[in-house]
Amino acid sequence: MNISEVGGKFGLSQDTLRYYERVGLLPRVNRTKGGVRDYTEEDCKWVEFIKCMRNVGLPVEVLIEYVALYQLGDETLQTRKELLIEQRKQLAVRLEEMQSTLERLDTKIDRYEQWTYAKDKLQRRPFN
Amino acid sequence: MNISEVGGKFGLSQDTLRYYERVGLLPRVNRTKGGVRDYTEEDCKWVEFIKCMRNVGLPVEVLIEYVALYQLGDETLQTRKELLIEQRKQLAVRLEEMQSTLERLDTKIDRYEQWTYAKDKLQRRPFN
DNA sequence: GATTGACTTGGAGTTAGCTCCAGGTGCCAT
DNA sequence: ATGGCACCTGGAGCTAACTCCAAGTCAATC
Repeated sequence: MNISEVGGKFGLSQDTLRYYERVGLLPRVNRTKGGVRDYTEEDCKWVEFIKCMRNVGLPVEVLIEYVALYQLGDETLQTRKELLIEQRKQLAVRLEEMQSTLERLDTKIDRYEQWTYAKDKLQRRPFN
Repeated sequence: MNISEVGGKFGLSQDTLRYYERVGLLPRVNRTKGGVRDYTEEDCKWVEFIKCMRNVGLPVEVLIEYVALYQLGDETLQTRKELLIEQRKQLAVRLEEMQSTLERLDTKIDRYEQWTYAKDKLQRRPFN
């Protein structure tokens, strides 16, 4: 698979894929004799994984470290696990924040619903 | 309340508060005769609201628009409501992404748990 | 064998969102 | 009234994460 196919498949630009590889966010992809990237199945799995993690905000820096550890082999299993646990923890925190903010927005929207509904009745306009 | 008190209360730097006000992310705060910001209760509510929304990733640009609409008065109730609904929608999407990614991480961590557990038994190391 | 188009690289540029700084002012305590 | 401190403003600088660009190469087609 070449870079445009992979980009198309995962919704990433070629520039982004090259950038990811350059900074070590993806393990180095093999080239054809001509120097063109030739993504294997495993490369694609990495791309998908990285995309997924970036999507929910894991920092590039952290993912670079994860990839680097991976490339060091089994010695780093424990460290990688801890890294993932830490990121999972932070993700859970953000998730909860988002959940409660979502509810807050719902409440707020509800109030808007009422105000716009009773708009012509000269309702007092509370905060926001 | 002055800027350092508000900053302390909500965990925002003075620079950030000034920046927020400068770009219109907060309604203009009144000054004392000396020119020093004097936050009212309502100002504080705005600060808290904005902080909360920024925390879950609503773009500054969008919040600026919301504040601007608010300042235009009741004419914009409908528009503001729609803005909130749109942001709520996007938040819900991200929330779901995060939820499934969290589960994915849990699965992955589980597998790490097993590998590190059975590490000395020369287990094969699968992808990641 | 010349042209075309997709790829390559290294490096510069961009965007969002702050964060820092210099130079200035007001207020309070000495 | 003078020193020190917290505040002010406008503007420059910074970080993360891309995104764009120029100049070059290769492979396939005319």
